[in-house]
Amino acid sequence: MTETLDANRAPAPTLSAQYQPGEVERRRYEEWVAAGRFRASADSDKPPFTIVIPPPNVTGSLHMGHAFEHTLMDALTRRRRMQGYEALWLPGMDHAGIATQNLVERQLAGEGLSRHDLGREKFVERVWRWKAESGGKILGQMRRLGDSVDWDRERFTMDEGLSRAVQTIFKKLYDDGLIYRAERIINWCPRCLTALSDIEVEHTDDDGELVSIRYSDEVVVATTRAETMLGDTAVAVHPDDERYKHLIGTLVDLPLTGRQIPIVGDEHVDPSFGTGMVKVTPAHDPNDFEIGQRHDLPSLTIMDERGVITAPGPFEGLDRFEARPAIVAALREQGRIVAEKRPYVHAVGHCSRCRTTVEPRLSLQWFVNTAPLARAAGDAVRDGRVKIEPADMAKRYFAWVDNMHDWCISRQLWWGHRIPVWYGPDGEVVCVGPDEDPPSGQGWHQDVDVLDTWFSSALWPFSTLGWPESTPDLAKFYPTSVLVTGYDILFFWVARMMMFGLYAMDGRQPFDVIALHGMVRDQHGKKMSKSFGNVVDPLDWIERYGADATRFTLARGANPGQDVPVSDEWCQGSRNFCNKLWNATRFALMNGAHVSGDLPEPSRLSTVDRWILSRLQQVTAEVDEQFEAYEFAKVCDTLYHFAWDDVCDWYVELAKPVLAAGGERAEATRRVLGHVLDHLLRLLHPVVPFVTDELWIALTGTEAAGAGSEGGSVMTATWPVAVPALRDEQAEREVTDLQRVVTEIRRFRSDQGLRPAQRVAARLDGLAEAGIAPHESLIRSLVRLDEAAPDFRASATLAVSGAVTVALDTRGSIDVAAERARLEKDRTAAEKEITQARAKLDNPAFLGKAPAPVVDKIRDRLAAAEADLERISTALAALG
RNA sequence: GGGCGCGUAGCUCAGCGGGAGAGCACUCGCCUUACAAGCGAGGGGUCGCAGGUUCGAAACCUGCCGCGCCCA
Repeated sequence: MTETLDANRAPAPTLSAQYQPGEVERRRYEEWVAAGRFRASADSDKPPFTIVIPPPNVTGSLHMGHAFEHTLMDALTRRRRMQGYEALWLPGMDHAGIATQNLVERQLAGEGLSRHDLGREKFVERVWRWKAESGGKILGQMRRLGDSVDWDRERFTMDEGLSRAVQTIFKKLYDDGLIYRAERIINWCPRCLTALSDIEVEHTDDDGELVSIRYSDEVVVATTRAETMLGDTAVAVHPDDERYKHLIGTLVDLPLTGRQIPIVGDEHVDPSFGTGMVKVTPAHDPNDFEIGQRHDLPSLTIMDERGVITAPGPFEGLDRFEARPAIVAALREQGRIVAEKRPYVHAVGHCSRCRTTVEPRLSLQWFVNTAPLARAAGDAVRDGRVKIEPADMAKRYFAWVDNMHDWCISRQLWWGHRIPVWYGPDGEVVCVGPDEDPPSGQGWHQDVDVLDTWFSSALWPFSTLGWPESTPDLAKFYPTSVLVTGYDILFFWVARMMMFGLYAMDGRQPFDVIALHGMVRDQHGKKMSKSFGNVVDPLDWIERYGADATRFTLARGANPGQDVPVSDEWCQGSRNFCNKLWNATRFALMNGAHVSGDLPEPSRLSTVDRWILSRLQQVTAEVDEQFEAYEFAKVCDTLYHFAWDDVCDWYVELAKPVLAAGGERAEATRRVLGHVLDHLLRLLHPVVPFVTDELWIALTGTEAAGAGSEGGSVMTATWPVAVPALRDEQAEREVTDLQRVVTEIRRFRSDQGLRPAQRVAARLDGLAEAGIAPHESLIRSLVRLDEAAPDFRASATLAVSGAVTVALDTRGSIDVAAERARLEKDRTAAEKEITQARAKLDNPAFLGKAPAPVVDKIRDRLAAAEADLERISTALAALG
């Protein structure tokens, strides 16, 4: 039975029959943190590897998208750490200006207060208090997932250092003329009462109405926003439009207002849309604003910041959505409505924070002139300094940076970085840097607005490392190695980090690689949404199946740039895989597998041992390549099949008789099994860190070394490197042949309905010719075949492959019909193969133009199929 | 309207010029001393449609149909 263990090795711990992740995960994570295993040091001589976390929102909690993204980042970081890099994964959060302010304002509303009751200072204090008490829930949830982030370096965009970074770059941009203040049409949220940038507006196709209004006998305009006609200051037609050319320069009475407005000619007008005449409302539409600029038209604001009509008259005081039908009704009364289309589906912009329909609004705001910055951001990718993975996503990136509009950065909020600009009594404007004193005295005041949250997020890759100070961290860890984020964020955040990173860091890019992933979806590829009820909570999965199973499920779906569907069933499958690893290790420990000392010389190993070692090298090399290419799904697939098929289904099964027999061969196998599991657990650790650590420690017996020391965790084990010398094609061929024989016999047994436990006498012929004669006893033990006794009488003969045939004595209980069906199926397959191969080989064009190796392969295939057909026919004939 | 992407087994997806694959689901047989969260065997696809290029197309090109995303 069990061989004696080495005297200096601790007795193998016993593992339960099923893996229970909950307790293990909590314990391991605490140990990792206590041992400081996530810490990175700027003093290290090791090469740096850096990832900054895409900062989650301080108000947020962990959703499946985070879990997915974090799994990928953690896998990259853990692997590099094992490879000997000084690996830093830096955590933190952003202050989410609008979301956080909304949240605290809602709290206040519950107390019957508004932020104005408190005043700015008290309100901001209150937000900080909220953050201290209930902000950042996600940080605790990241621990459950196993994120190996350096907690000592946690950053927040409103921290003192990061705020200093914000002020520094604002001043620099201002002094370089890249920040300016101007009156423009911006996206305005009448509920949040702030400006929004283009990317904070989400367009949806909504049901609206298209109303055609007769301004005069000759002038009819169509609009989806009738209420804005109160602010019309012109009607525009295309200057080449023969129908209306003669009207250009004339005036028309604007209904309901008593005003007269001019008709102008503008290239922007599409003559084929509607009547080819458009109303022009410069203060309430971005296109109209531009027309207004070109024709020097006045801009008439007819709504306040809440969307209430301010134009004097009967509609004053009405909300914009009440004003619309009221104005249409009034026009109809005058017989001016000539056509109406309802519903009229058109794109409507909504505030990404509160869904309120945004109102284009003319207002004085701060902007970043993005043209020069965006050009540099595009060039960094164009000239290869920054690589986008997968590469074809670069198209989307260029489409964005090459057509970027100026960025509205001021927000009418209190929570955020206040714009460092002071206005003087005589119209002075002074931008104040971080170490400068703001101007004081009568009449001076600071701009009341704050900056867009993305403004500070754009500095994240270097502000978190200490910029603008020149810190050791910055020297060691910038540029960061890889940015992992969703393709949906390419425009939002990535392009902005590129612009600011290149600008602030003297042209040095914020990251070398941008690795883009897709969106997590439900099992039918649908977007997860609360209203749809298909949201899966990662914490629920962690609770039920474990963090490793959750991570494996997500990583296994991570094809570069593709969306990831997930479902409960797939997570169960991952849980099962973890349990499989658990039980394989359990088996190994129960049978004395160990990892001490060197592997025996290949000459002292069995073919099967050399085979699994050879496969291990191949898998190691593949996994390495796949990791380098951010092919997480392939990494998982490769390791899943190696672990389950090669190691568990074949190697362990083949090892059982060897271990049972004992002796030198058994000891070699225990050593090989230990080695293979050791390396398999290392390779899997980046994706499933908990179970691999638990098992690796049990397998290697290094727990005694204690937390905090070298070793003691697979986290600090070295990353396996493929050893070409251990590749063994001969062993791989032999085991493949052996597997084919075993599978063929199992197929026969299954088709014949033979019980697994039932032993059958058999004669195996041709093993020597196939070069697998030494494995006869292994084959017999796997498929329960006894030696042929003197009274052996073959009742069936299997043609396996090549020279190998198996004669079985099923004691006359052969199911002839089943056997004939099986053989006929094989015959059909062989015939099809022969037909296909002959068709090619009979084609002179194929022989003439196809490369020689391809032709040879087809010839071999034909020969093999013909031999198979021969034996199958013989067997069929023997059946009678 | 402009741009990008996707249609391969029941579901979700790999494969992207030389034998149609995986996971799950399904069928049959098994509590075989690591694991029933398991083991063994099996069924299942004119690779969206139509042309073209090629000795050879699921893959490359063109058109069409259907779906999705981004931008206007």
